[in-house]
Amino acid sequence: MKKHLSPPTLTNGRPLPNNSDQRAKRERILTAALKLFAHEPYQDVTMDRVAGAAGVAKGTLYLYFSSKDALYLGILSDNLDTAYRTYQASADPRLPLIERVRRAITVTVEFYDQRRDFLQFYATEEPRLADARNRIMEEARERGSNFFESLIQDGIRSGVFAPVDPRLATLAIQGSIRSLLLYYGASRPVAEISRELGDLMLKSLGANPAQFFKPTHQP
Amino acid sequence: MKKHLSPPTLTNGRPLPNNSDQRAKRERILTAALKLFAHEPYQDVTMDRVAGAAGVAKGTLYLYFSSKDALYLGILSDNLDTAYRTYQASADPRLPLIERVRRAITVTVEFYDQRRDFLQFYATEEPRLADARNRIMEEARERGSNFFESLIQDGIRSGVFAPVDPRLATLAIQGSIRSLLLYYGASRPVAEISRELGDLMLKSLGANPAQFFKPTHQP
Amino acid sequence: MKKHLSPPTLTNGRPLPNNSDQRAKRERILTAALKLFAHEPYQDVTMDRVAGAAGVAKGTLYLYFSSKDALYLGILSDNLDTAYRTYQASADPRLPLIERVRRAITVTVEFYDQRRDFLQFYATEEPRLADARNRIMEEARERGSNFFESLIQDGIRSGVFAPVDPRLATLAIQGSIRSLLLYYGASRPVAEISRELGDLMLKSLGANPAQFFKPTHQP
Amino acid sequence: MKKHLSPPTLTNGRPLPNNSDQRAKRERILTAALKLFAHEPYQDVTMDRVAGAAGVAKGTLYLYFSSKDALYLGILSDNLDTAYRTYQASADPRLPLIERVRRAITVTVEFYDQRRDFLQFYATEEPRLADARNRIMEEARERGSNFFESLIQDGIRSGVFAPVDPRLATLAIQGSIRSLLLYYGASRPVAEISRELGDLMLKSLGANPAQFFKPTHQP
DNA sequence: GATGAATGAGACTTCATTCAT
DNA sequence: TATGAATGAAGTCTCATTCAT
Repeated sequence: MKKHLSPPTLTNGRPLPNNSDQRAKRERILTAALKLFAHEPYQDVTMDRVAGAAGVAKGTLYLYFSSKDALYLGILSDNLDTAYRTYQASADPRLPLIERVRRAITVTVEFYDQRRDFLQFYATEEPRLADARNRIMEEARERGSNFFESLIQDGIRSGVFAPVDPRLATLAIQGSIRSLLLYYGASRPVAEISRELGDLMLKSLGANPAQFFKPTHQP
Repeated sequence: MKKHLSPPTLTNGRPLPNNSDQRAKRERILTAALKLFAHEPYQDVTMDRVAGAAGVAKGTLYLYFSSKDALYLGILSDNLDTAYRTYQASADPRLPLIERVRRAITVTVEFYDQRRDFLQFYATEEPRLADARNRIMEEARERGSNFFESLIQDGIRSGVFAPVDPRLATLAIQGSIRSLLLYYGASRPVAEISRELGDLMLKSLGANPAQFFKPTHQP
Repeated sequence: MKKHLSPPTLTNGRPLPNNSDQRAKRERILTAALKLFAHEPYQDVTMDRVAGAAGVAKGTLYLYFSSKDALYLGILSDNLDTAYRTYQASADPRLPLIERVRRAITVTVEFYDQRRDFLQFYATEEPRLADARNRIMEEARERGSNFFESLIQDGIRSGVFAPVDPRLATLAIQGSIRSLLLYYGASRPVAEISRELGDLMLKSLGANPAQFFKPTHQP
Repeated sequence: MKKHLSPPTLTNGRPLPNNSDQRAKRERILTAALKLFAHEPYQDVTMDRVAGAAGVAKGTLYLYFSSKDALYLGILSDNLDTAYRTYQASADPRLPLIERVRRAITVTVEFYDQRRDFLQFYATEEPRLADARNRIMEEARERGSNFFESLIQDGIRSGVFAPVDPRLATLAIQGSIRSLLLYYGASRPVAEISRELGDLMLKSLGANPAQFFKPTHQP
């Protein structure tokens, strides 16, 4: 989507400095593959079908990814990198802690809500993975967890939150987000769900209701 | 035709001829298969290896399960049935609601903690499944959710809990449990984690701390 | 069919002198198997289904036939023996040659018309056969051919038939019978077809029409 | 997308790039498979052996035929098409009817005599076939039968043949041809057999001997 | 003798990967 | 660089046959 904005050089007819051309093709493959992997078991997604969906020949896939596994892995790490950059961009140390936790929740929910395919993809392949995949996932999880965990630790230290186990609270928040995204359905707007989940989680952290009920609803 | 007349002696002399034998063998196969499926992708678990692990010939697998998928499904439904029966057995309507919620959390955590293989198995294959699997999973999820949801609804009605979205709260609880079981690690005993998660969730539900902080956390 | 008439001892409950009991069971298996083999490719007829259709256990089949092939062969030789005995019984050296040829045709047509299952069975497995089957078939074919051939030779010698190649004429007659039985359909009664085929063939043998047109229609 | 723009050079430089290559390979597979199927039961002909005999890898077979059955079917329809085209080419409406019937017999005999493998193949799998095969065979049979049948009908109408049942006569001719080809053996040259069979059949049709006895048998 | 659960060889078919063009 | 025909390893499943009961 945004991809088309960064490499505008793509659309002119010349044999582009192929660096950009290639990047675009790589993206096309990844996107097509993600769409397939998101909704079908790994073994049902054949390289033939990926090639077809991406509009390239089968052999071409191997110019960009050394194997089916590498392609799968490429989807994973690409998207997790994006996720991480999104987190980073959203973090604002100048905001009050409560607000920063709430925002972290919102950003996470929004990120995956806007990437439903990747959400499905990610949600399924969590544990049971080959080594390489596992490393990527663990790392990403740690990065994400650390993000929340340090916020909570800071909150506890500064007395904004009750003295809970920060790791436990983090996992509870992340697990809640996952469940809601996957199973809540469309009966309420995602923004609303996200906000109410924030309320719930902040309450569980013992944050003073007065401190956060108001700011939530008014600018 | 005559068969039914001549061999009634067949079902007599033996302790419980094949019925019991067969049930035991079915279990053996399911257990062996679960152990494999829990830690490897579906496609890496071959029927040969399942047979080997179960100590039967490959053909025998097909006497008990019509296909690899059916075997996979058998694991799923068997264990989910057990899960449901466990829930049912643990429910005690005479207890106060707060206690019942806490107990539901504890029972869930314990159930899966004692069945780590099935936890892995279950945690991985959630979305992205063929129709039959999906139906089983959805159903199980609904049963579990309804269990929590009605407790929370009762709590809200009776004023024990704050007026939260019960479905949202339920998914938060279930998602939290899942995350903790899968990622918390062994740094703290499961019982402890389970109790602290109960505290957190009850707090998020707005339950009066006095009612539950003492029995749990008393310094 | 007639089988139930010869071993009437079968129907009393006692553990019969098993010779008769066994023969009956063997027949039951052969009949059931023929019905299956007649309408499906060899590989689609499983021993399980034969057992089911015959009303015996799979293991029992192996008490009567040493293998699937042996069962198949049993059908073949059993029926071909019957065919041969039928020929023999029908032959009457006192009749005029023309009548004997005509009768041989009629008997052949009737025999297979009354055994449509075996007709299908026999019609399909002719060439492409394993050694054992081939031997049986060749032998039967020779026996049948010789029967016709010697009639024709006699006819030629006695001047009733034109000097044709007897082997060629025989094969033509047999091939014609086969074709008619398999493909003519039910638009005309078999007896009629059989008679008209006789006319045709006798004509081709150069038999004087006057000699045979009359006897056909009147006793 | 771009594919269709960039590689037009692909279809240029080569002599007839894969289209011709592929047709040849398809033929090679069909020929090799026919040779096997002609002399062995379906289940004894493995795809492995077909591949070996055709000099291609097993997977390649499936690029040309979607299944073993489809391969089998391919042999059938390919050859039957050729047979039909051969008939068509041989028909000459300007010849006298007697000559046309004789020629039809000769052409049929020659066609199969020159394709002994296909003769065996075809002769065996007549009835007892799956739906698709059956349809092909029925159709071919009808086409062939119609060919003979209309000749005979014309002959009857014009008084050249006696008033026989044309369908019956046709089946007799076809069945005779089949029998002779399969069982006559090599004791006489095929052309001779074919001619004598023509005499026989024409006589059976009541054709005036004077019209055909001379050119054929004249001492 | 009769049974039918168990066996395991072997078949068909798929599909990731390669490589000549 | 891109293609897609060819490859062949490997998997699921079937089924004739055996044998303990």
